[in-house]
Amino acid sequence: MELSKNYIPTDVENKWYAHWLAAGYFNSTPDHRESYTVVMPPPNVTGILHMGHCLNNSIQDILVRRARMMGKNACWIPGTDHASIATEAKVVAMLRERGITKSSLTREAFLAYAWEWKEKYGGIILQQLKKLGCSLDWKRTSFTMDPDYYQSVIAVFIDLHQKGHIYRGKRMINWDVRAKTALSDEEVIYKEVQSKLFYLNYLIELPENAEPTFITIATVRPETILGDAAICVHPDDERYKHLHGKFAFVPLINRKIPIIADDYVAIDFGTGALKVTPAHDMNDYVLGQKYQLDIIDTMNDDGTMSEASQLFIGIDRLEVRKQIIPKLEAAGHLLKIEEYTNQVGFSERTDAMVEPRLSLQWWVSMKKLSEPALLAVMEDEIHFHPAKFKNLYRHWMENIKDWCISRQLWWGHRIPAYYAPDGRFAVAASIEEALKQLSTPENPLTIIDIKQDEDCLDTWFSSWLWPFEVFKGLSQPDNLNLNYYYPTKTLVTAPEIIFFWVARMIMAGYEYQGTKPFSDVYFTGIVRDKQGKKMSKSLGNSPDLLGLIDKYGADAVRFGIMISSPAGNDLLFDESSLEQGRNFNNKLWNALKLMKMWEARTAESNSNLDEQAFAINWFENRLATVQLEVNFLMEQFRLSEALKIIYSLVWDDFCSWYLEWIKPGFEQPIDKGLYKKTVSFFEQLMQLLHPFMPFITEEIYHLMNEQKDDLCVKQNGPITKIDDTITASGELLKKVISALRDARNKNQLKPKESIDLHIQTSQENDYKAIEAILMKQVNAKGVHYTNEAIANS
RNA sequence: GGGAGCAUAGCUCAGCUGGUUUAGAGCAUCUGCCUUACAAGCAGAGGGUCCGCGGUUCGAACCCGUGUGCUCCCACCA
Repeated sequence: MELSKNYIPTDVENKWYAHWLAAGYFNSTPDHRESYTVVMPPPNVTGILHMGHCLNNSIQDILVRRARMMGKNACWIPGTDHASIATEAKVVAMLRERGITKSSLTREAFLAYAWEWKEKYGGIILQQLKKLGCSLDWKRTSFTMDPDYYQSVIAVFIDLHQKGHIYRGKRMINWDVRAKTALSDEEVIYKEVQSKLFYLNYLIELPENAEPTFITIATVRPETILGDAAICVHPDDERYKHLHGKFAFVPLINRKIPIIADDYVAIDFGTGALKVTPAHDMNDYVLGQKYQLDIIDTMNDDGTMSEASQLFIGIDRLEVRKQIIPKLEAAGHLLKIEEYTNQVGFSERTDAMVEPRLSLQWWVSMKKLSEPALLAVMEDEIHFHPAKFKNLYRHWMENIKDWCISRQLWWGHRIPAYYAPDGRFAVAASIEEALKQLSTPENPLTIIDIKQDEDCLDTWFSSWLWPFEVFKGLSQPDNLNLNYYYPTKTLVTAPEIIFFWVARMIMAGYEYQGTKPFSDVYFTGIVRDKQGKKMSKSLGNSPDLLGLIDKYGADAVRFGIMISSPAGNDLLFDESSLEQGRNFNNKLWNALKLMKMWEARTAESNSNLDEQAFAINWFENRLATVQLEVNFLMEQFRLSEALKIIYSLVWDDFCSWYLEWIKPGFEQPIDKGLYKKTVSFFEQLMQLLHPFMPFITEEIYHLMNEQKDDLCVKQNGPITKIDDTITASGELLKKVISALRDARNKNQLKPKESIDLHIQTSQENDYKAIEAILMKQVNAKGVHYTNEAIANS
């Protein structure tokens, strides 16, 4: 059989992935073995494969394949997340292109479009993962809105409500006026913007006939004055002491508001006087609660001014900000305008300027739930890798805030709350049940009278159940799969979602299964480009991953991304590392070609048996040493380092040194025993490398020898005991051999003459290896070495 | 404003408990080679104030203090 000059990955990869699927290697069923379960962080159904997924899933595949080769029952679960906000935004955009507005549709009609969209585009990313070689158990593919999953989410809501952890409350939230939805704090991005600070005069209420006097406040949001409920000054501020308890008038609408004193106000900022707008500012709301101020909500859910604002009704608040200034100026209220740089929140999803807004939302009280989850990590029941994230986690968990779980969206799990016409509500699994709770003999109701809450649940309120719900942990409690595969072993995810997701999964695990959801969490870095910028679609610096796989091969992509990916550190992606991966593929390919040449001419015996025994012994030890090191590194999730030493073992020790050493003279036969031994080394190398580069290793493994089993599921044999007399690394031997070659090239080396070689080594045992080289290369009679590490022949 | 982390070759990083390290690797660079597995290769070379300063120690890239620079997380001042 003729082997191509260079390794060509595409066909090989397609062939083997199809073969593995057909053989069912990735499917798992509970048995007597130890399980190794990994649940894939479900990508958004809308997603396509990018570098982050590639890194993340390569790591998981490496862990899973390795576990499988160690004889464990490996189970890796794929799936997707319905991603309510992101998906709904895409569907709305798709409808807009067709000239349909969401508001013109009924909820049912909109959801029909959304499902249609999901069936068509959702899950593209799962197909792309196959290209990467991911050994996922496809039969177990889950979706956070599968019927059973959906019911479990609803059941959790009802359960937490019954336990008193879920409550309904008017709270200040971040409001996205474009998506008309509440955002969690984490979904708000603060940006520095150039704003204007307006100084406005408020008339103070004085006895009749007195000279009018004013108090000046500073604001960047002049439109909110229409919702002012008070003016606040610092109690110790001498300038305003005479005004405590007095009243002032809101400009333009002349509403009378009190002047209050509270030490929240900074004396040295602006004028030292603060206008208090409880409905539209987080801190003002707190002040409002404290002093029982009126709450005047001047904004509609789309960002336009409401009836309560009295003026500018129906106009967008940003437009009002412009329009109100001339009016204030005309009325003599504008003192001055200053340029001002401040931080303003924007919606992560729609980039709309976020408005703090008072709203009736559903909340989860987190204090109780977080306690076992904090302990689990602090007491190393769950291990974080790298451990530095423990501190971050503790800090957040100790200061945890309640979780706003309602979203004003249709795509998602609809909140199971039902309202009676009089405003009473019931939380129930069905409208019939709600009716039972709400209907009383004094107040009989029918189904038509009650209405379900229009809102959906936060996406994370479903994905926090992921590790057990993929095994139907709640919908079919105590089932065989759950009991066998749960708790899962390792979660691989990005540190960005440690609070969104990781912390909450831990809470849900303890709350609903009584155990941790996983034993180890491996945090990957963030993928950045060469300049260190985070890769993202919006920046346009994310390379086309499928294109890269086509160009270099999946193995090379996996190699490239893993070799530059130290645990917990960000990864600076550079295409040159993919080239390195491709070159490595080719090196392996050429080693195979060499073996194939030898295979054609093996012979029974050879005179240099001692030397061969030494070479074999030496490489056996190198191999075993590296195998042990790899075990050690993998246990600590130092995958990048493990790959590096395997790379070096293959290239430097096996190819550059061992193969050169045993290489027979030109067109000479190779000893049969030596050849067999070498094949076995090569196979072991393929096995060691397989989790990292599954395709080429499988291909070589089969081309080298007729194999009954596939490498993909071949179990690692026990590591042979290391003979501690020979440990010299290929690097050292290379130095020796190159010194010899150098001497020979310069014709310095002649029989019976001596040469000085200055080789330094820390291992006395290395001298034995050096001695052997010298015996072979120069037929030295013996080697003399001293403590000063000078070898003489 | 509160917290965490980082700083070692041009780049990305190892260097674990202070001592065999005259500080290493990969990539990049330069030089010479198309030598019968491999130019996607081989052989070699150059490249460092281990961020600055001070301290502990027989001995510091490593421990302590301090300064500087960078990154991230949290909060966010009208």
